[in-house]
Formats: sequence, structure tokens, C-alpha cells
Amino acid sequence: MNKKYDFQTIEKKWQDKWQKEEIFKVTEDPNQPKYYTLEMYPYPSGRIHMGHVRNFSILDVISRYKTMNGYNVLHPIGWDAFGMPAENAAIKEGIHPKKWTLDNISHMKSQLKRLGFSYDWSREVNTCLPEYYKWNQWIFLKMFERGLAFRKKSTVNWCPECQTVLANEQVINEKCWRCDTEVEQKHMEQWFLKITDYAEELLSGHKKLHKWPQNVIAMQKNWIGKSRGAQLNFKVSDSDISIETFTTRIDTIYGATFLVLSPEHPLCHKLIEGSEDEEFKRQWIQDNVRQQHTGEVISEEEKEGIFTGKTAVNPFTHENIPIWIANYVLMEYGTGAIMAVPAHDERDFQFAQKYSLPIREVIVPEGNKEKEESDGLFTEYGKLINSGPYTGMTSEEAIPEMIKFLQDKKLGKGTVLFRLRDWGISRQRYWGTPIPIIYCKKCGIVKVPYKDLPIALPSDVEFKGEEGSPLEKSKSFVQTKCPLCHGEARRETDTMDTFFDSSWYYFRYCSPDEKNFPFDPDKADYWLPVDLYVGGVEHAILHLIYARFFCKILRDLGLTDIDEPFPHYLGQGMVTKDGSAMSKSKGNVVDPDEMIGKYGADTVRLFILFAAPPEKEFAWDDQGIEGCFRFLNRVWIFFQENLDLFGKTEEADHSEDELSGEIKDIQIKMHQTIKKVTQDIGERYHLNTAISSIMEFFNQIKKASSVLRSNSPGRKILKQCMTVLLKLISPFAPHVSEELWELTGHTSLLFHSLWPEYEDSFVKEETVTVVVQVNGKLRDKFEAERNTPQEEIKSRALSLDRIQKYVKDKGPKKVIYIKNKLVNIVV
RNA sequence: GCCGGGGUGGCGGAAUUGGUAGACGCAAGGGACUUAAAAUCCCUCGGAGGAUUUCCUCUGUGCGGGUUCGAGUCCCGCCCCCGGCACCA
Repeated sequence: MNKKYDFQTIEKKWQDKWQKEEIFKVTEDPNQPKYYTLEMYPYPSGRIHMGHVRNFSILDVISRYKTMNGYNVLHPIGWDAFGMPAENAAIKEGIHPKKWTLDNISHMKSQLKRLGFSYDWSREVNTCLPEYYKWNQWIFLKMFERGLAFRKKSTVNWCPECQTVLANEQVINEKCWRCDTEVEQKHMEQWFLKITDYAEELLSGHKKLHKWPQNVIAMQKNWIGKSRGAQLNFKVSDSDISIETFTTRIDTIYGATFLVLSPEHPLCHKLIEGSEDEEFKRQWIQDNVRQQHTGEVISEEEKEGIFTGKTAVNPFTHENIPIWIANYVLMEYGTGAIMAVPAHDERDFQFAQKYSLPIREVIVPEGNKEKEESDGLFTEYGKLINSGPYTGMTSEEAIPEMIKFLQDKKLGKGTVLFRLRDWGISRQRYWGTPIPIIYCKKCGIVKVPYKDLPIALPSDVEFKGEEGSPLEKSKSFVQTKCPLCHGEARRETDTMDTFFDSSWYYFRYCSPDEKNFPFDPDKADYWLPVDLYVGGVEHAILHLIYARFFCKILRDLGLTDIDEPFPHYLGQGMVTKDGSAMSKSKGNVVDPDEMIGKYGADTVRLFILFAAPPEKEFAWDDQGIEGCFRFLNRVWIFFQENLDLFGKTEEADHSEDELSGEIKDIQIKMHQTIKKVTQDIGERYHLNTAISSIMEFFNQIKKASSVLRSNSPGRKILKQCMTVLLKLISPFAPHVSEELWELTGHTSLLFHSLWPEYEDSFVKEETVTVVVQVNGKLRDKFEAERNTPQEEIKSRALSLDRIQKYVKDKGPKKVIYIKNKLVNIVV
């Protein structure tokens, strides 16, 4: 009776052994090539979910594969441990956020261990511990010194549910990214990071990221939103005020027939002063300021405005043009004021029609391109007309000329505008890194001295969910002495956005115990950049831009040489079930623990990698996992049935010509499979096809086994195939393969064995199937020896009965031969 | 509206450089073993039609054109789906 596949015992046994022998622990070794695999570290919510399992399984396969290929592989794990849920738990259940977080981590850790991931646990990073967040504070101070962290009063996004400020990036459809509550606008003084200083580099850096998915690059570009254009000033007639505008279409300046200001523009009130209906206008402005903050797009009918009563001078035409205030102009973008060119901008056109403002055409389509017939609106580049000295130029020609004119006359300049805003990091929460700043009545904003770091979170805080920062209520925290004048002073009570923590954690993994710096630059120099970063695309903008930004800052601080932390990022697809993302409310959550209990970690890992390529959505299928379980069972049973082969030694070699067909076939298949799996894992990251080719290989081994067992060379090759099979499966199903490795008489670990190599001479079959087509349609095929001369193949193809049928009357017009593959006969 | 990605059996998905479309797996159907069930093993499996013993023909990768000896793959024009951004001047 064969031994049953007892995955429970097997998996426990190997996990214990791996842990005891610390086989995943790595140290810097300049003589060995390094490989750094990184997963987006999880938030300790309490339990891991299938998304984690997928993310971590992908990288575990790559890590194990790279190790077997001789790389020194850094595969760390840690915890994104600060954040709202811990604080909510504290408010609701009275558990301290720290306890809640640490308990969750310890549970999740045990779950990860059950999955057999090859983590170097000695490098575990936990952002909610002072040993970590001390360095957040350190980095913050360095940024403060360089003017990269600064205070600014501004209108901020406020989530009434979370009782905190949100970054622009954390507002999705005017709602809080976490709790979906409608976001409000508040005027507050906040800490910002000057990410806009790096806008240009964040954009140009994309050129180095050719191994990133295109959609992520596109999203980031979109988010950074660079526009090239011109800034020009319009002098208000009979006054010394001038209005600054931004345009990307300076070539349309001769068609600028009015100016429009945003209702929030600071000059609005000055411009309407003393005009007719001033009180009405004032009210209108106020109403529309409010309306703009609802964030809704204003439709054509809703486009509204008022005439200020003032005019300004178009610097090119010297005409006086009216100045309007309208609700379709945003204060947040550009200068909050625009030159309106109704003939060549859809919104200006709509507005001009509504208020009967002049529309002057200054651009016509170039060449024979027809103008859009609809309504006389043409928004593309073309040829200039009615444009004084510029008439006749193309838009492309006119733009630089006009900018030159502006600069010469000091009326404006060529400029670049970004959509990207500075990153507001202040959060009125407890469970985050305290911002290391002290406010002194005498000295103003003072940084905490480095020697006083970390500024630790106080423990005497009650969690009631009231408005305001919880830290404000901790006297022991707030009250302090000014480091400069030693007078009474007050600490900053806001904490940092947790995205601060996650912007550099991958540096900390390189030297998690470093005491003098955020990380040891030499160790970081060895490990970084990250060779493969895997995580959900939902972080395409937030985390991945912030992390790139931080890397550049750390570089400018002299701590690293690299410009880009993640040259290769793979955005892993969502895990869904029954057509939607797993969620408690949908009731379609599959619990990893339950699956591990039922099928074992090896099966779970194999399945989650098998049914779809990593970047695509993965639809969980309860029956699909059965298929993978059956496969591992078949492998297990097959090894049990053939273990006898590994006990005895086979007699001396037999000569090549004794190899029977099956032996030759299986040998070819073996080399082909090694090649395919190697490429799929190492080059294409298509783990699903790697698994299917392993399955194919095994199916063929199984089919041929009884024949192979009947003779000595057959037994030899069968043994070899089984050994190779174990190595190929091992990154996916490490426990069962390690067990079978031991059962087949190996004393060292499979994990430490070398990845199998293939020989090209064996990858190619000696006989090939030549496909015969007539007019491109498959009609017949035949076997031929590889590299048979072209003429012979062609005549064989033509002589086939089935081909004759098509060729006979007409005779072939042309015969095309693709070597070792195909003959196409054209009749 | 703009940007990016995609559309292949009942399902998840293969097809890597333009060269046998549907690998691998799931589901389904049939059979073997069994008192029975489970498990396991074998066979069939895009559609239509015809021979029916192994077979033959047509058709088929969102739609319509094109390039080519040959197109899921390349080009042009559409349709639809997903994701992102959106009064961005």
C-alpha cells in the first residue's frame, strides 16, 4: 500500500526545518550576484486574504527560482502598521492601537508561515515601532532643513468620518479613499512635502521604467499632468493691476476676445468694486465659490458668469477686452484666470454663445483637412489667420515666435505647468509618526534636535473619536521646552500620513537594525534597486509616486546612488470570485486558512498561480483548486510507485542507438520543459504557462513510465525526468517536492540544489512535422527528418494524395517552404 | 472628451518572431472498476453538415475592409468592455 499524500504533516515538517536552519537568511556577499524581490508590505488588518496569497506566492516562486540559479536573494517582509483601523478598533473596542496591531501581526505571521514563504524573518520591519518611525522623523527633519517639508495654509480635503485631512491622491470621486465618506473642504495650516520640485524628474524618470506596465506609467503621467505653454499678463485698462494667465495655445491669442477669472481669484472683488450691481456680483461670487467645491463638472447650461465692468488689454492686438468671472474656471489649476478664445476652445465657445461675446476665428485647418462642420469650432493646431505678423504661420511655428515676443516685451514667458500638487502629510490622528516639530512663541517653528529622536507616541491618550488630534489631549506630549530658548513650547500634534512610512521601507530591509541612519548606505548599495516589485495596481499613483519621490530625496541626501527604486514593477491583478472582488459585504470571501487546511499550502500556491497570468484578474474557482490538488496527488502517488528506482544503481551506460523511441521522446520533452519553465519564470513571469508545461511533462512521464521501466536506459532516463520534475515544481510547491526529494535519497535540501539546465541539441526533435497547406489552408502533414533539403520536402508534399487532389488540374503556381515547419502550395 | 489596456470554446486561459487556433486545467457527456458511492483510470469535447471504422467538407479568435503565399497576431475604419484622468485653459 502506498503512502498517502499527507500534506499536513509534510508541510509542518519542512516549515519547521526551514525555520530552524534559517535557510532564507541572507547576508551581503559581493562575490555573489544579488536579487531583491519585494512585495508591497501588508497592512496588519488581522487576517491575510487571497490577494496577499497571490502577491506573495508570485514572489516566492521567483525568489526560490533565483536562489536555485545561484543568486543571493533578499526576500523580506514587514508591516505597514500605522493607520486608521487600529485607531477605530481602539475607539470601538477599547483596545490600544498598539496591542491591536501587534496581535494582528502575530496572527498574520503564523498564517504566512503556514504558506511556506521564503522570508528572511530576521529583517522584519514594523513601521509602528519607534525603531522604525524614528527614521521617518529623521528624514522629515532633513526635508525640513532643505525646504522640502514646509507649512502652508490651504484649503484641504477633510474627511468627517476619519476626522482627518486627506491628500489629493486619497480623494476618489470626491470621497474618502478609505471610508467612502463625502469629503469636505477646510482651511487649515498643514505640513506639505515639496513633491512638485521633483515633478519633472518623476516624469522623465519614466524613461528608465520600461519594465513597468504601460497603464501605470500612463496614470502617473496623467497625474503629474505636465503642460507646456505660456504665461502672459493682461494689464487691466486704466489701472495698474495686471492679470496673469496661462495658456497652452498662445497661437490663438489674436482670437482672445475676453478674459475669465475663477470666482476664487483674489482679484475678483477688486475688479467689481464700484461697478453697477456690485452687491449682486459680490453675492454671485460667494455662491459660486461654494459651488466650485462640490467638485461636480459644470454642464454647458450651468456655465455662468458675470461681467466685472472692467476691461484689459490684449498685449498682441492692443484691444480692450472685457473681464468676466465664470464658474467654469478653476482656481487650483494654472493662475485661476484664462484668456478666452471662443473660436478655438469648446468651453469658451459655449460661454461666448450664451453671453453673446465676440468670436473671432484665427486658426484654420492646414492643407486640405476639412474643418469640423458642426458649429464653427476648431480646436486643433492649424494655420494662423487674422493674426497680424503671424498670419500664415502654422501653430507650431507661431508658438515659439510669440513666446519670444512676450519675453522681449516682458509681458510673459514660456512656462511649464504641472497638475501635481504638493503632498499634504499632516493627519489629525494618533496612530502615526509624530511630526518632530516644536512651536515656540519666541522662536517660531523649531525642529526637534536629532538627539531627541524618536519623539515617541504617548501612552496616556484616550480614544473617544472626538474631533481634533488625540495627541492634543495628551499634556505630557504637548507641553515641552523650546530647544532654542528653553522657554515653554508646544509640540506639533499632527502625525504623518502613513504613505510616508511606505515610501522608504524597502531601504530599511537592507539593514533593519541600523542605529545611526535610516539604513546603512553600503548595504543598500549592495541590495538596491529592487529587482522585482509586485503589488496591486491600486497603488499605481499614490505609493508608487511617493516611493519614487523619496528615493530621489534620499539620493539627494547622499544616502544612495539610485534614481529609481523599482526598475521592474509587476502589477498583480485582483482576486475575484463570482465576478467581483472578494468582500465581506458580497459574501464571496475565500479564507486562505480554510483552503490550506483542506488542500495544503502547496496546492493553494499552485492554484493561485495557475489559472491566470500574474497581471490579470484571477477568478477563484472552488473546483479549479481540486484540479491542482489532484495533480499534486498524482505526482505523489507516481513517486511512491517508482521509489524503487532510486534505491538501486543501474548498470553501465548503454550506447545511444539502443535508446528506444519513448526514451528519446521523453528526453526531448524534458529539455523542452526545462527551457520553457526557465523562460516562463525567469523572463516572462508567466507562471501559469510554466505550470501547464510542467503538467504536460508529467503527463508524458506517466504515460511512458511502464515502457521506460522495462529496460535499463529507460529506468535511467525516468529517474532523471523525475528528478528534473521535482526541481521544476519546487518553487511552486516547495513542501511536497522537498519531501519527495528526501524520499528519493537526497540528503541536502532541494532548495539548495541547482536549477536544471537544458541542452539546445535536445530541445529540437530529430523529426519534425511538416504542415502542408494549399492556399494557406491546412490539408495534410507528414513527418520528416530535421533539416531535410528543401527540394525533397517540396516534392514529398506535392506527391501526397490529398494535395494532388487540389493541385492536379492547375499545377502549383508557387511553393513556399518554411524550414522544418510548413509547405504552402499556391494554386 | 482624453489616456491606457482588452475582446479567442460552456468557463479560467494557451498560441513567445505573421506559419497546425483552442495547450494546460475546470465543467460536461460516455465508459471501466465497485454491492453502491467516493476516489482513481480510459475515451469524447468550438460550431455546422456529410460519411459513419479509422474519416471528409465547410465554418470559426468583437464587426467591416486591407496587406500577405499565409493574419488571433500587422495596417485602416467601426462596435463593445475594463481601468485611470477629467471645465487642466
